[in-house]
Amino acid sequence: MTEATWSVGRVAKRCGINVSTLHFYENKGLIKSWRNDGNQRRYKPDVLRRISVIKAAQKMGISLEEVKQAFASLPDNRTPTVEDWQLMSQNWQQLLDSRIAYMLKLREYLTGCIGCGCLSMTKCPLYNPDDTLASQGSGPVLLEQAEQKVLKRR
Amino acid sequence: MTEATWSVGRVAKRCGINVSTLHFYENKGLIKSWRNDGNQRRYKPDVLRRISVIKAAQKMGISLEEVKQAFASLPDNRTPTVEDWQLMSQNWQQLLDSRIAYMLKLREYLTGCIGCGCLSMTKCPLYNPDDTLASQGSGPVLLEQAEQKVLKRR
DNA sequence: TTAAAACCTCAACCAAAGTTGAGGTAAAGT
DNA sequence: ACTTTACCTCAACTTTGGTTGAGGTTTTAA
Repeated sequence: MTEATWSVGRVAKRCGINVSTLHFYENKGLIKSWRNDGNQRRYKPDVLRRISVIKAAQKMGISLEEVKQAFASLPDNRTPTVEDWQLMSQNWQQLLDSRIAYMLKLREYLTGCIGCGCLSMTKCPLYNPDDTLASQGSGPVLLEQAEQKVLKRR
Repeated sequence: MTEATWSVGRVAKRCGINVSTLHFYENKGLIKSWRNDGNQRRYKPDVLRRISVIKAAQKMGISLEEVKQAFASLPDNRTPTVEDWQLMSQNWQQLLDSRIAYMLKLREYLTGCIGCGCLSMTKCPLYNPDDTLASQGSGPVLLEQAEQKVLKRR
């Protein structure tokens, strides 16, 4: 059922992306192919997993550059095993956890602050019109600090 | 403490953004200013809240265009009240909830699929090398569908 | 065997969200 | 008064993640 080699068109269709995107990814060093006699790209089936991972990573807000770095930990000469992928994805699980935690924090702020009467509150992380904190670089910047704390690993 | 009018430089410093960003936002219609006698921008203090909201929105993955549309619901002729902001932020709370739910789903996939042995599973939404589902346009596309379901409001 | 579909390269283009720089004016500090 | 800092406009540039098109070759299907 699963064939040994794939053409660009088949991969593209299968993954729901454009052929041009495959060219683009190859150019960026995210996927690899070899050529047949007529100079057309051929892929090993594991390219499908790579693309799936790229797409999942993008949904987490991970850039292609970061994906590339993560891919660098995969073996070069052999098809990655389950363990290889597992190892690679562990960082991302943590990142995702942080992202989720951050979103929850943001939700709290959104519920409690944007629509609240806190225009006079000095502690509101979304809006603090009192200049006493601003001089220390606080004000709306607090949220940024929270993000940096949470996403430090990146 | 809170002054009645603000200059670009003060707003920028206070919000931790560049002056050029303020110009940019004004150009996009996200904030407004008037000019003094020397053609310099002056802001009402509520510009701070606007910028805070823009920044919070961006952290949720909301584009400036979408922020602009949301701002369109705010009153034009008077400074927005607490209720105005509350109303505006309600949609975003739902969006954020969806985003969080989606992230949790993604985490589940990440834990269960990327690093699993599911290369032969037909139900894996991240990677399904068996062509039976692919012919129906499923495979890695499933994740997209999940996203669309979850984010339909956008 | 011939037409259509798929593929190739390379360069140019797109959108979002800004940033940078040039050339000049206004305001503030000493 | 003068010098530094802040401000102005406008155009061009940057990055990310691709897409589009021109001009030409290869594969596939009838």
